[in-house]
Amino acid sequence: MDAAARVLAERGYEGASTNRIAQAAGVGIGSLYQYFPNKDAIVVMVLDRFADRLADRLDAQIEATMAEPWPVAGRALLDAQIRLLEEDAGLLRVMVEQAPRLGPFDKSLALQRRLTDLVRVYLLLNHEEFREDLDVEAALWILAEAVGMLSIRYVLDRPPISHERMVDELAELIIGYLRA
Amino acid sequence: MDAAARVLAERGYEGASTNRIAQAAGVGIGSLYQYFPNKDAIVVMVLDRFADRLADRLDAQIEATMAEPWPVAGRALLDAQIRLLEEDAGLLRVMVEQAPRLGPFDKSLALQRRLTDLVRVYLLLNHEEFREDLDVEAALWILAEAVGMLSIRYVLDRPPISHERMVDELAELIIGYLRA
Amino acid sequence: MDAAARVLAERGYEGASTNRIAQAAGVGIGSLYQYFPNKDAIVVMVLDRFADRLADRLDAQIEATMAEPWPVAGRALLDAQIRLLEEDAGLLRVMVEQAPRLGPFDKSLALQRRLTDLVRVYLLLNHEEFREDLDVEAALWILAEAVGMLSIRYVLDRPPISHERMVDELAELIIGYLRA
Amino acid sequence: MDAAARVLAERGYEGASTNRIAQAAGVGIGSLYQYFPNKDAIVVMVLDRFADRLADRLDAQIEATMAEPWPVAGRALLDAQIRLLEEDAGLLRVMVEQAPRLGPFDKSLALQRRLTDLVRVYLLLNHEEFREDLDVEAALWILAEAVGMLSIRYVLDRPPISHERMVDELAELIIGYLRA
DNA sequence: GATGAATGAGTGTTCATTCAT
DNA sequence: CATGAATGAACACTCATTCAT
Repeated sequence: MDAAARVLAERGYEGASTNRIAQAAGVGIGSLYQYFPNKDAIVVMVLDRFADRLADRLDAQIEATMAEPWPVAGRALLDAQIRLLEEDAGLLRVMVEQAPRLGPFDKSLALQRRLTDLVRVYLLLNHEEFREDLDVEAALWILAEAVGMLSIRYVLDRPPISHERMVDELAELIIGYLRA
Repeated sequence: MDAAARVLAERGYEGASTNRIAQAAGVGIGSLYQYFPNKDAIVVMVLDRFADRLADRLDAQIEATMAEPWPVAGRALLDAQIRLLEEDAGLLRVMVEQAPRLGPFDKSLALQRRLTDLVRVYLLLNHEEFREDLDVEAALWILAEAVGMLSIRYVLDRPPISHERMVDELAELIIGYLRA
Repeated sequence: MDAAARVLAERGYEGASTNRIAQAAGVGIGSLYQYFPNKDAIVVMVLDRFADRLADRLDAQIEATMAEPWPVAGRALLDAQIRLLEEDAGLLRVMVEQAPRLGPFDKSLALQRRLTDLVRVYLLLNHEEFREDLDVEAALWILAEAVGMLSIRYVLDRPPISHERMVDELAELIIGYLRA
Repeated sequence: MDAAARVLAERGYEGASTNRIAQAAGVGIGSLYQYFPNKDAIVVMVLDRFADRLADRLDAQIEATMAEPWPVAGRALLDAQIRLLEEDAGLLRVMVEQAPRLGPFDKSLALQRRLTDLVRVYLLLNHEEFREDLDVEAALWILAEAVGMLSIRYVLDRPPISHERMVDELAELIIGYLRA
């Protein structure tokens, strides 16, 4: 699995031939097929594991900051999210760019859904602070996509923006969008 | 080129074999290689042309609405952008999901740069309306990415949000983000 | 062996992978190779055992009918032969259609030889009833092959001929061929 | 095609790998797939061609001997059939032993059907010469299988019987079976 | 003696690319 | 300039066989 993740991160879906993965893992090609029915199953499992790890660590972050006031907690979460994504940009790229062919990822969706639910609760609890005409579902979709994609593009494209600034801007984007 | 665009839109990068493109174009496979050094060059050119067409038509829209006050012009541009993307979702998907392997797209960047420049001018001309601490370059990157990716995801993923509402939300996102 | 016979009868030579046979037998694949040098040895042994069982049961039939007059005994033997073949058409098919690659079968030949000898004795004892010019060895080969192949094809191809009729026709074929 | 026939005759279905066929043909493996969709298509076409050639030449023989009286014509046909089979025993073996996996052969059936029809006509025209109780369809199946399989086994197994004797015995078998 | 994870040569097949015509 | 037959490296995958435990 580690070898597969490594090859996948370095060479992308197409470049990651089963033989190359086996070689990187230091095992025979046949051994791969003792544990996975086919190549896609390997890729899916690698990406699932990647998504799981992200989710687990983000969960930890959420729990650790739940007690804090919303602005602090939110900022901490954004900070953690970007930091986590930065840890394995190679896999992130594969996930974002070649995952579509493997069908939508339950795991990655689960992560997004968890965060979305969190924000939904926040919106409902504090609705007096926000625009009255807010279409909650639409706003949630917009925010999830915007924050998710921006974090990812930030990590993959490395624009000349510092990490702290990026967190601030994302926070600004969210708050500016929601408030009246 | 038209044939290549058609095949690419319908079958994606992998499904678009050079033979299939040649057949769709009604020419011999050999002729393809008289004009393109390899398959990727074909794909790049198709996507470049696609980006150019988008840019041209958005340019027209810009010129047509330059006279209008900013809020109206901006909304019209967002509306036009989404509408244009919707016209060829197939190519758009190829561009977004499989193009990255082909290196960053000069042309698609050019489009983004044009819009970015436009907004930069707007920001400088009206800086008194916005946050004082605004880091213009960071803000432009954020906005370009956010608006671009959101428009694209909206077209490709078809979330349950009406076209008009989407335009409104994007406008809200931009304005909320920029204003003090 | 039973497991191998079962798998072989159900899935043919190619479908009977060594792992499948081991699994059907409820033993490890390694154990197979403690007792057989390779896959073909397993197949040969299964088919040998199959041929042996056929021979044994046909022997019993021979003994049981030796006392009867020739026409009755012969017909009983033909009847028994077809009935025995019908009992395991799966293995029979493997034997006839994929065995040849495994070299001629000593065992299956032994069966044929036993029957041939029986008929040879019959011919010698009753030579006055038959064609004078009969080349005994040629006739025996012809009869053994014809009766054997016809019985097998009858079982495997199921032509629209009743069992009793089939026995009658075979008897007719033999008698018509031998008599003056 | 010739190369494929050669390899097939020499090494059987499994031994005839596509690469081996391509090499024997002196062409790249890719070229094979310009003309055949897959391996089985190659094998089927080789065997079809083989069956066609047999049929054509047997047809010629039929026409050439139609004028002769039945006994002479029949004997000539048997002689021709064995002689033709002898010309390519390798392919014949493949056809007989591995054809089943490729589905029944239309072509080989067509040949058998043609001969069967011929004999059916003969039986109807001369029914007074034969057993009264003859079940024509059963008899035809028996004769077709017996004569076909015996000819094939004769060619493949080379029993110690001369060619002329074999023809005589087959004729005897047929006549003895049919006559009253 | 039993095990089954490990093996890798081999399979059928694809497709971007070339080059003689 | 157009052609398309020819190419072969590369791919995903299988399975009979081995051998350390």
